Amino acid sequence: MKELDPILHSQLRLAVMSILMNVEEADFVYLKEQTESTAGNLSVQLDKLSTAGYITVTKGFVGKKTRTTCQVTEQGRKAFEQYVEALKGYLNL
Amino acid sequence: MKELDPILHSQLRLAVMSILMNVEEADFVYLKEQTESTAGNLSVQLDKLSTAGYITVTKGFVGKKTRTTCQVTEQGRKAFEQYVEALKGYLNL
DNA sequence: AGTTTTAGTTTATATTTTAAACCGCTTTAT
DNA sequence: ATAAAGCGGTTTAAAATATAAACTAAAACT
Repeated sequence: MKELDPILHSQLRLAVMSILMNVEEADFVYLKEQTESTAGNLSVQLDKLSTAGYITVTKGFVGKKTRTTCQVTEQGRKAFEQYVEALKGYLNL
Repeated sequence: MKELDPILHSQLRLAVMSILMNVEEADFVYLKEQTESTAGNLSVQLDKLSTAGYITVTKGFVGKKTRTTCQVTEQGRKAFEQYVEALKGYLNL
């Protein structure tokens, strides 16, 4: 049994990665809505994904409002795919 | 995005359930070997699965030695299957 | 008899998760 | 112009989890 990447084995971080895998970028507000998470929790988990090098977080502006957008990195994409493979060993798929 | 059953969303507990889904029963020592976990961690996690009603834990003897065997319950089987379905939504399978 | 091993449990510590409080800025209402 | 309310987050602190270390009790070996 392969070990499951602990950075990805978290409901919220996995949900974020799952979304980012299918879209070229997504902002904080969108991720918050889609994942139905609190802002605090999301903020912390984005940090972890970012620190792990799985996503990049960019802060910009739209008019006067701040906008935080996230993208999955190549490393993150790879890690996600490996996680899925590892998980299959547990789910009997 | 469905929520992932927190009792199952734990590497060790998921590994245990995964094994028990494919076998009618397994003992403590076997689970420990297969999952490569420490006895302490396994003991705690079996307790949680048992408290959740996902497995039954039976203490018996083989000759003079104690033997702790585990079986998945119908409830556990169901929960596992639902967990797998929920997870598919995250993995894009 | 004494030591080691086996089969676990309990307790303590480290890590993670989560929510609550907070901060800076903008918009709206007074 | 000033106060109050909202938006987009971050920081903090509390609760839950995971893990390892220490311990217990019985069996097996020397």
